[in-house]
Amino acid sequence: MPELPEVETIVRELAPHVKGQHVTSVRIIPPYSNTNPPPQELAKLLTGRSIAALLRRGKYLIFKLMGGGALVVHLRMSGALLLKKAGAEVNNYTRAVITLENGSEIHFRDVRRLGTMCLAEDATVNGLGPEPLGEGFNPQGLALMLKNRRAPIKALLLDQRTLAGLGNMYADEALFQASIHPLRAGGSLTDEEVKRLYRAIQEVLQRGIVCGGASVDTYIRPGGGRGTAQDCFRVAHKRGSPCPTCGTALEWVKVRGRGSCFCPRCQPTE
DNA sequence: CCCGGAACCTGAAGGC
DNA sequence: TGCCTTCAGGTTCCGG
Repeated sequence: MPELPEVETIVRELAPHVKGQHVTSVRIIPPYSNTNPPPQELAKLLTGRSIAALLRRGKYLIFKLMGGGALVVHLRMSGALLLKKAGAEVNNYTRAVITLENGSEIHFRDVRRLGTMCLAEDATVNGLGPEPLGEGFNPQGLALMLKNRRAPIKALLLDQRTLAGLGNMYADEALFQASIHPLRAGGSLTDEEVKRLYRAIQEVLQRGIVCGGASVDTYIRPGGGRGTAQDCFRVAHKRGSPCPTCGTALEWVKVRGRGSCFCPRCQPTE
């Protein structure tokens, strides 16, 4: 699933090919319609515009347009952006094709059709917490977000208002690295634990970016390459495997509807 | 405001 | 072989 490292990888790989490019045509393929404005209108409004820059905010991709406005894309669970040559074939899961004047096409592929494409007045996304790798994120701020919260720490980490970009895989990895049980109440973390968690979040995300993201399920890089972050995962998607630290079998619990893997010995509930 | 569960959506995998 | 259920998870909506 595309989380911050996957989206960052897409932005870095795609940006040089789209920056400054004119959009010559936009094709949105039914039954995909998860757009705002509706597909035909979006296609019409985007055609003829030029892309000033490609940016990331949390898990959102932002195609900033010259003259104002932006195309904001969220890949949700199964979305991918692929860089293709003009005239490249589409498949059953291609939802949109954006053709550029340099002969490239951006193919938006999304098996589950939950991804979104929106034209916005400006390039900011509202309601998101700080960037985990940005200046605005520090241990004090994280502590403040967790203070007096009774919800499980895992649920708070997945809430994009707390922090923008963490998803299920990297949240599990960060909690393991910080030796914190996913069901611990957010407000119960000590200052020391919050500091450990802060460092762990940054490290797992940086590692993920270096690896080009994690190619589990449908994630694939724009050029067709795979990410390798899954090879570095210590607990994510590893239910039943031995803990890399102590060898205890990793356990699995559902937190807010999300499967969470953890080591019962290294991540005690108290 | 805070919290948890359902819904959205499709394909893979497992049970019978 | 084939039907049915469960699982996967980012975000939004809704109810307590």
